[in-house]
Amino acid sequence: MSERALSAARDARAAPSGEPAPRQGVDLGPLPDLVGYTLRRAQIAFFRSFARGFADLDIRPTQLGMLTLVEANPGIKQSDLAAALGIQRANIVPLIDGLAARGLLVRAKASADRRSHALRLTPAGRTLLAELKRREAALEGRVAAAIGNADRRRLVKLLAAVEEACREPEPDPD
Amino acid sequence: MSERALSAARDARAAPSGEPAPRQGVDLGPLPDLVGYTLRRAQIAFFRSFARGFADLDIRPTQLGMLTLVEANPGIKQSDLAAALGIQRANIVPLIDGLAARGLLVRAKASADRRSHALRLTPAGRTLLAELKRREAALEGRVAAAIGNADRRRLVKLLAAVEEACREPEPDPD
DNA sequence: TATTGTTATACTCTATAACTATA
DNA sequence: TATAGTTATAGAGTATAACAATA
Repeated sequence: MSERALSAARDARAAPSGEPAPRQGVDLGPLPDLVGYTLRRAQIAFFRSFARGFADLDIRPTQLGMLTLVEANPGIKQSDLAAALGIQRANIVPLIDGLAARGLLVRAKASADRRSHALRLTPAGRTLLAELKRREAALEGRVAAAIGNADRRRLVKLLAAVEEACREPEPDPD
Repeated sequence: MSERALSAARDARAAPSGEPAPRQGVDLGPLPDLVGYTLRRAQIAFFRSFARGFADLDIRPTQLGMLTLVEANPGIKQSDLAAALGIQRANIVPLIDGLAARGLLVRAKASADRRSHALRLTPAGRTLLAELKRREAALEGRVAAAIGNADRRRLVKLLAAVEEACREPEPDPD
């Protein structure tokens, strides 16, 4: 990471990216040194950046995740897709409805288990996903330009380790 | 960061921390290598960890941020508090109502500008905040135990740089 | 005119319970 | 009996518009 990027980030503590106008002179106290605070701030900023970059396509991060997983796992069940993304299976129904209504994926019926739906991308879904991946790569590139690609990869690994460390302890069934 | 923590994080890719039961055999494709994905996963896991650790006190991350900033900036205006935390000034009203109803802070009226409210912690607010800080330190310690404190600090700096890199470009007023 | 706090409203995300059809 | 999909609903969080009091 460049010293410039670090110092810019440091100086910007009191100037949040939120819609309310930035303020000066507010002492953030211990917050800027906490993972809990910086994690939230970075996520909000990144997702706003995502929203700006994908506004014309009307695609949200979760929808990109859904399309990516259906491509990587053709025929995946709704409940497995939901579990892999950390979404309740009840909440993924309208999300799939929306993508299906736009002709991006289909609920196929060819399955041994007639309770489940096999999800597959349509050609339109594959075409859109290719463009989505280009734009996502541009976002990642923006991060890489700020901190360097080596630190970008390091950041990804640290974040995965944080997720693992924060995982809820299993109920431990006897 | 220890190799053990890294490899645990890697192996856990298909076992998300979300409430839906973890699944095996789902290919996450390129997602685990993206800042956008790991950032979201880490944030969700961290905040669930926060919720577990603070459930008995009925305190959420935003409320901890509010109390921390009021302590660091006694007499701060509602709108400045909102801006510093990236909250709309309309949305912070019921949040302050809640903390005031619990006797943790007060809307003082001693101000030159009679439109604004000067926020201050009550003794009860200061007492609770001390306990909140102890618990937050424990959460940070959990992260530090997983990746080492040097990498924890490095992570904080990387996240601040990511926030800065993703900041919305100013409208550039001529 | 502009700002502060406020109300109202709407939209998204998330969580839970319960139903149906299948297994 | 258990599971997959679905519906309904409730709770947060977030965004915008508009208003009264004050500057």
